[in-house]
Amino acid sequence: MSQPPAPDKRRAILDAAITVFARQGFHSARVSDVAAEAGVAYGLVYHYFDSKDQMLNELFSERWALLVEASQEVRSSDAPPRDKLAGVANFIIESYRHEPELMKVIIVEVTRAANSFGRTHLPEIRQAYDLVAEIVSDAQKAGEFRDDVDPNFAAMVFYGAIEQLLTGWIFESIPGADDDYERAKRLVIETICDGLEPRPVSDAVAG
Amino acid sequence: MSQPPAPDKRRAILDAAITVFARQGFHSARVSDVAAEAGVAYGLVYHYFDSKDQMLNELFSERWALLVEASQEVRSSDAPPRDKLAGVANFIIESYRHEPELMKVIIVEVTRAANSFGRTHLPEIRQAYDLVAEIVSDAQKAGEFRDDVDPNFAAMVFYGAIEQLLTGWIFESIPGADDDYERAKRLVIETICDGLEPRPVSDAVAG
DNA sequence: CGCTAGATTGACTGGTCAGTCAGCCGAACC
DNA sequence: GGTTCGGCTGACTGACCAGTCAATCTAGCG
Repeated sequence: MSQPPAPDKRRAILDAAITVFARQGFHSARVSDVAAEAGVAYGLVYHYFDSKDQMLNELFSERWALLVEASQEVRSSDAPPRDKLAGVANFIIESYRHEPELMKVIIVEVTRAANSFGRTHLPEIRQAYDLVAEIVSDAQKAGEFRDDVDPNFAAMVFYGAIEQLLTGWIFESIPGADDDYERAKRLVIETICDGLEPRPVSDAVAG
Repeated sequence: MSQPPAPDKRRAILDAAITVFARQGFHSARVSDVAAEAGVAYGLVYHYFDSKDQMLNELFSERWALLVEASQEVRSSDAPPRDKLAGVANFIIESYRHEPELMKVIIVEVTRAANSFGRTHLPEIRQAYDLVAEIVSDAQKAGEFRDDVDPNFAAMVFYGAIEQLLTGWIFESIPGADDDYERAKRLVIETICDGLEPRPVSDAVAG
């Protein structure tokens, strides 16, 4: 079944962890479940990892780094700000489409779990938020976005919207057919960007 | 300090639970912590509540019902849709300003905890989302919002944005001075509504 | 006072896992 | 064939904590 060279059980355990954490949630997933899913003895998990937590940490950091990297690239491109934000939204949503289990774990167990793992990874998470804030800030300086909006607040709104959409798909609260993803991308970009673009329109609306 | 009538230890325990859950998070809060915070014997908690979970359930349901009620009132008012959404956003954000600990618990432990308590309370949570979706849908039928956007998606974006803002305040990632709250309200309404309003503007932007 | 019922107490139990560890297996090398 | 060493095994331990329960206290009542 497997060749002599390197069965790479470590990777198998990590993959099993994705499946199990996605299925049962990190908290109610036992280490023995992960071992069973990987077809490996209980103790081997501790040969490769220091703790149950470390597995999740590694899954998260590995993937989140890609997001940060992609965001950095997007930011330093010379596309218009709307397209930059679209690029970030696109990356996140496509990540989910290609690896829904991993993204489920990351969103549900880390990003949205502000009390447990979210705390631990706050600096990394913040890094991604900050990049969006910087994209907004850049656009403001160039006069392409209105400048009476705090970029950090805009970033929160942006990420909050996307995360909620992902959560909706993860728990099947909203339909997730192919064109739903595309429509969702457009919706986020249009709503957020239209609100951020300079407004020649009236200013006195609210009471 | 207290009169003979009814010391209402039950309420004291519930209030203590808010404090403790907000401080330590539900998971790492021990029932003994709640009892100690309430100045009450361990066993008494189980005289008034069936389980640790029940306390959180009760805290959530009690408060969430108010949100649903307020949303219903807003929806059936005859204000313009933008003001309706502003009403809902206002209610949530003011709830946080007045009872930050309780709202922290509700957001962090229930609303964002899609795997644990979020699951249990999904119907209630959904009820609130649906009301926003209906506000959007009503506006679409009246021609006040563009109708090529799924109201459920719009509701997710709306709630996601607000929830993220609250989370930012809860964990002090974004500033929470008095005028920050007001600015945040405006930002959410402006971004979301501008994106939802009928657009005489061009349609061909994306690639 | 004697009795009942509800409030209150806190020591104790039972179940659950994360993490440990003593040792086995097989490949490579002498 | 012996020795070494990393990968690998899984039974076991120790800590933790939700929930139980038998006992005590207090108030009202006849």
